[in-house]
Amino acid sequence: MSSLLTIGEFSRATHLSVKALRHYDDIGLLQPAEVDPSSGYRRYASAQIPSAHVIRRFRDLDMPLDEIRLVLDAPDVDARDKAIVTHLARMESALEHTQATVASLRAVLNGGPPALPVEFRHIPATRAIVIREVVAWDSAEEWLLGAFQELHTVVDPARVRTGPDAALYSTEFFEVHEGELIAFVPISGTPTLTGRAELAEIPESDLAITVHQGPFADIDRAYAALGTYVTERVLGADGPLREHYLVTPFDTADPNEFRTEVAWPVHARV
Amino acid sequence: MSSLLTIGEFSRATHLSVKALRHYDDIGLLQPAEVDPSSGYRRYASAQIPSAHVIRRFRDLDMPLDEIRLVLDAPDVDARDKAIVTHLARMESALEHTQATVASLRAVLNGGPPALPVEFRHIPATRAIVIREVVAWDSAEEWLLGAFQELHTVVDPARVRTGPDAALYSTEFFEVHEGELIAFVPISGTPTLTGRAELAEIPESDLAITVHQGPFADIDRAYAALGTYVTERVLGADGPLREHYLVTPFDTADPNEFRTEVAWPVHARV
DNA sequence: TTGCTCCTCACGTCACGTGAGGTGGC
DNA sequence: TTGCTCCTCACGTCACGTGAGGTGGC
Repeated sequence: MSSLLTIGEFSRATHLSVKALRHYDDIGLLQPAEVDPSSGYRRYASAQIPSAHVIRRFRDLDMPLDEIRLVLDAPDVDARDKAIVTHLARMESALEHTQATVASLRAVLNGGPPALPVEFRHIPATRAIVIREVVAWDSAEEWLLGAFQELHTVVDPARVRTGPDAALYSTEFFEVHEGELIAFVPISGTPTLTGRAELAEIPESDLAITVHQGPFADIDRAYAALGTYVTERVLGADGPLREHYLVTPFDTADPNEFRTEVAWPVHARV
Repeated sequence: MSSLLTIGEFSRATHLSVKALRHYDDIGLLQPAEVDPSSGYRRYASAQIPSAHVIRRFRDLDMPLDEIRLVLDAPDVDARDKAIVTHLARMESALEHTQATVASLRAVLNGGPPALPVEFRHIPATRAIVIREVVAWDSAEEWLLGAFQELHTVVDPARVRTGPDAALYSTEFFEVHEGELIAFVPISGTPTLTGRAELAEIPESDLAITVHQGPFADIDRAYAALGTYVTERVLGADGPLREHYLVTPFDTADPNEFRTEVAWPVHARV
């Protein structure tokens, strides 16, 4: 009996607020060893302090409670460590992302970059092998990498490539941050298809095009230039946006070397 | 007229979702250049794209919208840059904090640390100069540093110190993460007071005490040891918790060298 | 016995996302 | 004219925080 702590004592021993402890009880993440049935008073065992500490550390790292639950419920040490390592890896990439954003922010502030030149181009219908899927905004970069890796295993041995890797982005993808992406490689001939790859014809299109040089985090500059161009000089048309990957992570490890054409559909000039 | 974009086009040009754009309109952060009075259709000017980009970059860095508003509304470049630099500094310290947490997490996982030894001690009433204030959890470390700096300017020239820097933490501080802190330095004699410093007597107290070695981020281990000890061996008593700062940032730049006594009030042993 | 600790609702916060149900424009 | 784009509510999400109003325990 004296080995149980009140919620206040447990709060002091764990540095978790009383409100947070009640919340963790409500959602079943950390339930008191005993609850007085008449008063509802919560009593915690001192043996629960380590679990509380694990929760606190991970919350400090912004791990969602549902994931913390997985760590605490892990059937063995291996499973637990795997969950933790996964989270640490995600944190590291978030860190890299933060650093990249800070860098691009500094660039924006040190005098906005010069406007990108925009050209008009008609692209005829193109035979291609494609992988298409509905993809969420945050996972797009990873999804594209996987898709191109898969397409390369089909295209490259058959030597049928007629242009760089490219992708179509549904307008929905930008507007609700989830929508269809089509990764494609233009080809001639008819290679043997495997996996998710399909044969398709990319429809002809009139496009306003600009070239973005540098990491993908900065590509919104290209979209800005196209949006401005389209609205001020020509008429925007319906249809997916398009990116052509001229220099990619498959070619160089330095993001500053990446070159991407960004294309916005417009009405043909008469 | 043709230089205005629909919300969908603006979304594609800025990579902000339509829902987010409507939200920014609702709260007055980024309002369309024009709204059709009959249909309610929003029309954005291409000149608004740079502002949208600034919003997106900062949201990527988790800057709250209210702060972004300050950046956008800054009366001149200097004020704007100051707001940005402030945020970057905060992000850097958040980064350090993350790295520290990851480190301590790894320590916890590499076999939990050995239990800390706890001793019982009676401390008599102590004359001290104090600074007291209601402080929020997140600003406690900074507040204490400032308070001790101020106390030192009173205590050290007068050569009246009789013990290390110390602090009392109200139970409220732990339970609702905001409460009274009292920073104090035990003294003899009567120095001349300045600023926030007052003379006070710290009441006598029976305490369970343990020593924490290392950065403050890990101090919850000491609280855990005390909480366990108190609940399993003696009776906890009311009253503030207490920390004695034996080796501090004033003494060394290496957090691993910090030594802190943590004290939990208990009933006197009979 | 006082007053401190604990309790349970119910609602608020932040930055949007998720539908429902309906209208406008090419 | 179809259907795509846009509109406005109203409510949900996540991890608690903020009271209100009341009870229990030493």
